[in-house]
Amino acid sequence: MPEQTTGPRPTLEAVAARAGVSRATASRVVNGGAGVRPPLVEKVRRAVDELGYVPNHAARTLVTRRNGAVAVIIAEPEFRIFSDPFFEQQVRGISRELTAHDAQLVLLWVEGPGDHDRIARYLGGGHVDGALAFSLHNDDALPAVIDRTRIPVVYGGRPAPGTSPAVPFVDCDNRGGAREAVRHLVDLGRRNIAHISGPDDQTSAIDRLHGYRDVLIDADPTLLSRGDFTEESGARAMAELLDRRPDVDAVFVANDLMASGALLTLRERGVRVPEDVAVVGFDDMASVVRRTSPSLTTVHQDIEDMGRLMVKLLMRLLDGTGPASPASVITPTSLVLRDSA
Amino acid sequence: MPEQTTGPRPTLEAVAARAGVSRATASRVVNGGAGVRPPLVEKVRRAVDELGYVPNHAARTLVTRRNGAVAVIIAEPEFRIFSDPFFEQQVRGISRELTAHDAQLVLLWVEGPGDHDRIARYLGGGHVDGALAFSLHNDDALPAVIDRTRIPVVYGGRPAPGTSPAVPFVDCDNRGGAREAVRHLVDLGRRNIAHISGPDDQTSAIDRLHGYRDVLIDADPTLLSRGDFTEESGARAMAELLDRRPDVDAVFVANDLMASGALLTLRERGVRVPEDVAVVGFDDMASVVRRTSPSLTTVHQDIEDMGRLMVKLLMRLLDGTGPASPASVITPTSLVLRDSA
DNA sequence: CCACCCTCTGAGAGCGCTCCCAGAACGAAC
DNA sequence: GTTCGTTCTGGGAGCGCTCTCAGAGGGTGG
Repeated sequence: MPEQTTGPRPTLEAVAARAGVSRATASRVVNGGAGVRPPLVEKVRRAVDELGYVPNHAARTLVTRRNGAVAVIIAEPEFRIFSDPFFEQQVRGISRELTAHDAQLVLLWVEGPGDHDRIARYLGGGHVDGALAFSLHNDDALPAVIDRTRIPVVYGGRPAPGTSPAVPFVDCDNRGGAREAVRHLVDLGRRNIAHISGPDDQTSAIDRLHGYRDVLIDADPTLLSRGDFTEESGARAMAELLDRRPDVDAVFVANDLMASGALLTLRERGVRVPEDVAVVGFDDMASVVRRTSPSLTTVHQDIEDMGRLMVKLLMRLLDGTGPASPASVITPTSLVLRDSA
Repeated sequence: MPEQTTGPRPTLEAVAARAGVSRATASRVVNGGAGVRPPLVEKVRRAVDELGYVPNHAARTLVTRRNGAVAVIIAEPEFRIFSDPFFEQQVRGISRELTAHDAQLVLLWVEGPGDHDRIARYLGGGHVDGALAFSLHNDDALPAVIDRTRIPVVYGGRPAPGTSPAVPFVDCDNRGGAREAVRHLVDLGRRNIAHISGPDDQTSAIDRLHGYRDVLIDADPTLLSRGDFTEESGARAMAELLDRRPDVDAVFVANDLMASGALLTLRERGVRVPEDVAVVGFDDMASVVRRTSPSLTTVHQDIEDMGRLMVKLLMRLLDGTGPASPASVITPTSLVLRDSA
């Protein structure tokens, strides 16, 4: 039972005194107890309990130069990035893995270029051991700002080509997943397979488009329509597609939200899914997939796991363990067959 | 232009040497420069720039016992709390205000009672100067855990009655807002005003119910129906109400999401809004309010501002400035008239 | 019984900073 | 010119911890 003295917090010195050992031995015990004989370990442990000792983090950081904290940089270029379920899952994965590593999550919310200076100062100030960031728009200046601080960083999502040559990142196999989706439509015997792509300044959208093209090497350009990853844009893109190519019999949509919009348009127009037009999405986002009708066949990716992998990669970077070169991770995707294709 | 030496980061000592002053003077300049003659200030400033000096946070914390970080405790008792737009707004307000105070946001994600120990250790470990938490369910053990760490804390939302007597909190005037909403319905000449309440283990729901009762002191119990703040529960509660009291001519719903559900039910049953039944919600959540038809009359609360106020209150607590006693803040609400009432 | 070796322990030196306090410097007043 | 007062400056201690390194202690083999 910790002594509830209201005084200053006990120091290692106090613990050592109480246990009848030196500060060094007490320190060893507190940090795992390797190389200390069991009876002494026991004595120190008891002293720690009795005193309610908690190590002083600042003092430890001062000498070890490690502060057990990782920054998660959340940029909010336009709207609600935070309330995005995608983001939530990824941050949850990060949080869990960080906890497993006994590290803290420092949230850096970037609202615009005006914050870049502050962020750079913070990252460069040695407050955190490393950073986790997300690749957003290709034209974002943030990656360069982060890069300049020379702090270890891992990205979620493949960064834009312009970014520093080889920053480590974790991304799902967007291209491969897209290929699988399109191949499935081909196997279904569909002939006029369209694609509704995402914004062309996001690598995930680009990669998915590439995957589509990999399979349909000379797909007619009229089978391509672009959205911006929102439900409304998916509905609009589908309408355009239908107007342009009434013979379309399948669509691979770059994300579930747009696929949901496309499904709405198809229903409005009395087009049967999957009989007339088969639809495949991407993401396998529970909240979307559940409520579409028919239920959406889509490409699944384990977002939470990607968050965890980001942390693991960063930790390996920090430990100096593992490959010095920034080995990125591409996680596999899998096609989940439901009713829409 | 900072010297891009790859070596160890420059210390205050180095700055002092370069500026030809003592470490103490350099420190004074770095911390505002009060009581140092202008020419010396200038010299030190230049040295700082030339060396690219950044203060070592750990060393500073070690002596000042202040670490410029605040924990935001996010408990996720059941589902997606994070992707809740309510939460996002509040966290945004917190983040902005924290930035204004040069403080960092450390995110503590609590997934269940199993994390309580870890959280207590972290909060008690002096990693952060204070904490921000949210009052959730009345039966949550977390507040007690936080309280025991004796760390300054401010809650978002009025804590459950069982919580430590007088913890400071920021909440909107749930009761007053509810009163205003109900009075509006009364003024409209409605006679059978029902209420769809939220879960009875959340103080916001309780307070709103109280507000309803304040105005309708002897409302018939058949005019009360309970939901759980979800859209579906609102739809269900409205259906029950309609079955039980076909003569109902107005409903005050405890939040917008449930009001949206209620609106759906009313439309399904061919009940005209507001002609037959007037509906008032609570929260004025942009994402919900926009898409209902008719547009929803509701009680507005400034959520982001509440987040900022939480930080301001905490900072005052930490400064020792302001009232020693935990003065909570109740922010005003306002009725926003739209088409549903 | 002594020499030797291996394991454990403790003394002490910092990590980079703030802040107290003594004293330098300078000006004003007599 | 001397003294006093005020304003600035610098020396130094110490925040709580880790880590190196020398040496204590105990076991084993000759």
